[in-house]
Amino acid sequence: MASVSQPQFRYTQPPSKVLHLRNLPWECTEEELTELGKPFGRVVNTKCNVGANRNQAFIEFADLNQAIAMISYYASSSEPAQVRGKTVYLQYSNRQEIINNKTTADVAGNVLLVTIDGQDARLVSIDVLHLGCVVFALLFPGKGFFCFDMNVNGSAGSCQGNYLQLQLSASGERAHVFSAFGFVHKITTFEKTAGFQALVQFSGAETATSAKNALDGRIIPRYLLSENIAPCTLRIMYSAHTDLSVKFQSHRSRDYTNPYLSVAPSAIDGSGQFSLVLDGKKLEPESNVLLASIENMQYAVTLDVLHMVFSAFGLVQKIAMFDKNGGVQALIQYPDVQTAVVAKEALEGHCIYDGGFCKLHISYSRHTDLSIKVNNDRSRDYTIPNPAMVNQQPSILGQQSVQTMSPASHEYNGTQYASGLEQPMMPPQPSAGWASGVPAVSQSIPVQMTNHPYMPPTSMPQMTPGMMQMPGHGGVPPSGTVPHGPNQLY
DNA sequence: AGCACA
Repeated sequence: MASVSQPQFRYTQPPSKVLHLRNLPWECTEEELTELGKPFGRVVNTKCNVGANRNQAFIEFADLNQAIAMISYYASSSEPAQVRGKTVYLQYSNRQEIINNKTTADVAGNVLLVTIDGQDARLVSIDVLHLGCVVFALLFPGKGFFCFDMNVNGSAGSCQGNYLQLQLSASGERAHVFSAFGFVHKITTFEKTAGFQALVQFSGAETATSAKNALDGRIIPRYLLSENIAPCTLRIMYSAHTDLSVKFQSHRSRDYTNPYLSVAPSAIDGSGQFSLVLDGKKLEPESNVLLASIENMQYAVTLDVLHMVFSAFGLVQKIAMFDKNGGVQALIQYPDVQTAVVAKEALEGHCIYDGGFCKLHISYSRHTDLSIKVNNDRSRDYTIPNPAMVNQQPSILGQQSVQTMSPASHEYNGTQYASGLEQPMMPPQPSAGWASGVPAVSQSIPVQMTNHPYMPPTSMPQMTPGMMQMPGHGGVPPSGTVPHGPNQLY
């Protein structure tokens, strides 16, 4: 009796011209499904990203015999069916046709619906979401290409339902304005019965799509989160919204297009100062110059190390190091406030070296333009090309590199990014610390500080070929006097 | 790794 009732998992399904596929990579496209079925017949419809983990799919053939041919072939083949190198499992679907209900989630728009999974999802601040969206929108605008493994954590049964719904708006059509905060226009967060949610708005569908492709399935980098927050995974879909209504700047909602929007009473601190209190942190007056103090400096932090670390967020124009209160401090100048904000948010409280060494404390300086009298081991003006470096560069090479810099590619910098984008089977290495959703990866999220997540276009004219060879740009960490290179923050 | 459309 008991052995008879196993309706779902029979080995033999009744034949159907619709095939059910599982164990697919979540990046699988409908085109890949069509290619997979094409040798056996005419594929008339496909559906991918099916199921809670979006790793299932359907293929519908024109004729039942074609579906049978495919099942039969792989039943006896020594080579399993594969998509992107991953074995996929085939069976007849228990339905006779694919029903494609194109919902808003399938239609590209300027607004994304982002889900954050994780026990502490509701502790993710709006600033982190903003920063993450901004960084990735800028990193790979128009590049929707990543090969990351499907997020496999959080089954339906174990998920507590902490959802975050983000609305993102992208500004692909204003590609020349690559201000760090030009992409994300608005964010609203809210809680529903299911959990914490938010909406993030981009200015256009292109940038929203870039952000979606870049962020979907990723773990929020640890360096963006406060300590002791459990890993949070993003899932992103398109929203039907096109424009958010943000009434106040607050810890729940932001309108980045309107910095003069009144601040919600709940976000104003007692002194009446024009300072937001967000996520328990006071926002100081922002500046393009950061003041970094280094705590517990067990290892020498050199100018080059600082340059490398801070270059991860944009062009560093000038650095000045000095001693104060028995410790080392440094002023780091970026071309614009936005880049400094991103760098500060990402780096504050983190250590350059493992073991709590060289912990960074960052505040905004009142300086806006540092006066570097002399280039030495404690201060440098990177906007002045180093003559020696320039001489090492044949001028022809410099011209080539300028010519190959297409309009579409000048929003990021660094050869590691460029080459990575050209390789379809790029390993699941988070370029800026955004790990794939695979739990094993989340244990250690490398932050490739030698890279440049964001290179403001305003700085591009100052990028000379010689500067590309400057310390910190070449990606070679200082020699091993430390347990781990500074290209990984802790 | 086991059947979609919130």
